[in-house]
Amino acid sequence: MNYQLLTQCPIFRGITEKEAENLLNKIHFQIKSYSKDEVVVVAGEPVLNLHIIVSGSVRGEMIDFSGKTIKIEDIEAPKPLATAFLFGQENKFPVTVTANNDVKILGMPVSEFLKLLQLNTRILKNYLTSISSRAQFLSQKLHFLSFKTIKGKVAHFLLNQAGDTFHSVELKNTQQQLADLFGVTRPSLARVFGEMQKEGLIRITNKTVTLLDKKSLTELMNNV
Amino acid sequence: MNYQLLTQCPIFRGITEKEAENLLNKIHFQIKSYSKDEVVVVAGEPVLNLHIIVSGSVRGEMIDFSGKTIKIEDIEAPKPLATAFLFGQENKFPVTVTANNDVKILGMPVSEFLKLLQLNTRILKNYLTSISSRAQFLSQKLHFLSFKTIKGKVAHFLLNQAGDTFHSVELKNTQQQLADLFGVTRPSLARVFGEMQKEGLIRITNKTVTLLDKKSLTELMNNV
DNA sequence: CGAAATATGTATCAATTGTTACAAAACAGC
DNA sequence: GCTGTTTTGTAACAATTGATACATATTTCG
Repeated sequence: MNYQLLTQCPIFRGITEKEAENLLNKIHFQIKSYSKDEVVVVAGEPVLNLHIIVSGSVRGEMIDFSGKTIKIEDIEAPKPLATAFLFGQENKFPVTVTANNDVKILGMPVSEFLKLLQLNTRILKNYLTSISSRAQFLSQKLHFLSFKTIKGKVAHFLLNQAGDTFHSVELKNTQQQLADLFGVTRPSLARVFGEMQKEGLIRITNKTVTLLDKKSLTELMNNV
Repeated sequence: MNYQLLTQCPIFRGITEKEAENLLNKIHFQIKSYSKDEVVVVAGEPVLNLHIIVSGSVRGEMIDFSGKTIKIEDIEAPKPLATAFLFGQENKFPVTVTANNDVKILGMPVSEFLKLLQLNTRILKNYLTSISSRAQFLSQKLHFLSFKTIKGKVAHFLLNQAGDTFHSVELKNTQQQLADLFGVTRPSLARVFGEMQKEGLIRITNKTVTLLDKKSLTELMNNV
């Protein structure tokens, strides 16, 4: 068992290797191996164990009604799986998880994990921080989606990136990536960039966006 | 101190009055009183305490750039406040909280609350369930918003309400309320209802919606 | 440097939704 | 049952965005 890697897992952050070893000696768990493309869990299955990927990587996929699989995200070692679904009213896996390559996964029953949380304050704090951050992330994403127009989204994005002090933003993504982030098509985003430039709100030179009129930009955001 | 009321708080669910009293004797906390329209916390303030409303009710409000306040939600006794922001990377209040009437609020430092979580498995479970459920709620809401067209949203909503077994849904909200839920205007929703009826997907009689073609409805959902 | 690949700007047209307005229907209270 | 209020159905038009296509920049890499 590689305790060194485990301490890099968000849940064990700040725990020394020795501590981790001591703690895990008091707790029941098992390590399972999966080979490439083997299914780890099926969507809808109840979440009875905390899963932590010890080595390799997996992908989460949803299967829609027509049978098409849609990749949701990749998760790599040493990250935990579906931490937000260990507890809660509907503790079923939201996605089907499949091994990307040869994978080792630590499985720990919920009851054992609860013991662990009560044994060690640091781990408790880590876990609480982890699911709270997730809730905050989702909340922010929801807020972001509440902007109806593309201009509103762009304004919000740019103002967020720039913060209070700066007046220009260095884009680190292509327009296509931004468009995906905003949930719009690439030409639509380009059009909006063009319009905002014509209106004197921003100036785009290569990958740098200069915010010329922060006031008007904030007003754009409020037009829900 | 009314321990009976406290046991009705989600965090203390399943705890007897005596247990609650015993536990709280080991923990530091204070009860503060606020009068009507008094500000309890200001948005942006760090969340250092767990707040539980012991009596009365409060409202959460956001202040937008133009200075307008927008009511987000009402919270009544004996519910906790901003549980998802006690931990996490950005533990600041997302909203300004104001008393709706005379209010008593229990405040418990995070460090004391952590102790409480480690003292009692039931409370730990309750709290984990609470924030996990919130994350799940947000996740579902996000999924709901991912349907681009109004038809998709309506199809999802109706199929969800009906479940696997039923073929008709009793609407308990007005079109206006549904439209707000979907984030669209009322006439647009009415138009979509009309179109779906013309297409033979549903039949609307008063407040009852009969699903005539579940298959086509599920297909509508997949047109993201 | 030069060619191929990738990214961006732009145009046209279709589809969807919002806006506004008004009539018909359903409902509530007397 | 009648009247005023709320809810629902519908229409015409505007605004926004998506789809598609193609030209032009820009980057990458040999």
